[in-house]
Amino acid sequence: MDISTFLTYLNNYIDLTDEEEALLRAKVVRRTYLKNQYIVQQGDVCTSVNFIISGCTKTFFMDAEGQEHIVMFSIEEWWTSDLGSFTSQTPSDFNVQCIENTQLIQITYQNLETLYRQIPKLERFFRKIVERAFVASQKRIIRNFSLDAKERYKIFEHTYPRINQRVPQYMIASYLGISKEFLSKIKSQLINEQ
Amino acid sequence: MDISTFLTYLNNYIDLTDEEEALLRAKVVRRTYLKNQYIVQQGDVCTSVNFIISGCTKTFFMDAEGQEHIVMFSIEEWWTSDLGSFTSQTPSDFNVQCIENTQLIQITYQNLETLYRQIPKLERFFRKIVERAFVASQKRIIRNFSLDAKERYKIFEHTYPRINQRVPQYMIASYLGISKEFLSKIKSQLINEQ
DNA sequence: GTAAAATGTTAATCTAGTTCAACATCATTT
DNA sequence: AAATGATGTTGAACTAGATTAACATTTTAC
Repeated sequence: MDISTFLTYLNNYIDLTDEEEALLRAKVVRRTYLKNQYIVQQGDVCTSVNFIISGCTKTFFMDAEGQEHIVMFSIEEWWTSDLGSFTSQTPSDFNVQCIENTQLIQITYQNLETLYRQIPKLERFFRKIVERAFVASQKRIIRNFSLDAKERYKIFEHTYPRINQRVPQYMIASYLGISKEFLSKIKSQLINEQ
Repeated sequence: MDISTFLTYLNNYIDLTDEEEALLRAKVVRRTYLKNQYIVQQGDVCTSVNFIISGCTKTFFMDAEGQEHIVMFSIEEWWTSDLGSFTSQTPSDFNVQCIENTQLIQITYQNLETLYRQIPKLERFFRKIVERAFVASQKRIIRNFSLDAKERYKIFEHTYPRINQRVPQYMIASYLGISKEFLSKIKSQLINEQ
């Protein structure tokens, strides 16, 4: 449950020499947040990218009417951040809040820039990670336009069973872009259908 | 109107030596597509990333009912591709079709992999390009959830005036996720409001 | 310059999903 | 074990936007 977990994960994607591992160890920190704590708050500059060792977070946006809109959930072995805020070091549009006690590996903006210079293959690594995230985001847009709420829920349930089990239903409704009452109705329909 | 346009654009982001420019020239090709031609077809593997020198494309998905859903428009100085298909060299989910006669710079998968090795700072360049695209995609998800169709149209009009002028209204409706009839109604409301 | 095709408009009817309100269940704290 | 807060359910009334269909306008091709 320490930085080794993170290095093991990284070594699945890029081969790190011992020196490179040492450089990384020097520039990343492990941090624990409690349930409900914020990693990033809307309006603040997002200072780090965060790799989740254990726990679960939600990334959401609070609209003008005070309504919460969940953009993504993140669990073990995934990255979370407000990337727009982080990359341009400007105030963030999103909040990232822990839904469970959460252990992270954090890399600050300055440290990541240094690491990119010291270990250029990290550029390649993050290029691939962001490509994957972008592709998932595009597919989500399409699903939101071409499928009704029940289909979207069925896909969510099937694609992210681990999230579906851990996260309260009203948050899943927000992620799907529907009201909690309507998700409740969908779930009871799905039960009656079988 | 040739590869120089592309190299000038690239030099805004990363400094290329003469040798690097020569490597690039050797691995990219310029190609012209006519209006209505497809650069990528749903089901085919997307073989290249495409930088638009002139023209306009739409990226869309054809659903089970034969309905077209536009994910993005691309114009001069932007990239277009089915990134999911390209990066994993698997069949694409999307079509990319020219809305106007379009001149592109194309880089094939193999050539881009070679170029990444020859010019590692290209990794950095594409990391940044994809980061930007991902951030825009996330913001779009939020807008689709938190704003009604009229607000979304107003933002579109304001953010992409050059696209709004060039592209038929029924395609903009598809991009916004609404019917063409409803967009027509929205536009007449906006005219009456002033 | 005319026909055909593509694009845009208007209005009536319909529906997926919202909102509100009241209640039910579950979890946590004392 | 009672009380409080968080989560989930149900139903009635409502609305943003879809669908259909008929017509209007603009563009393209011959």
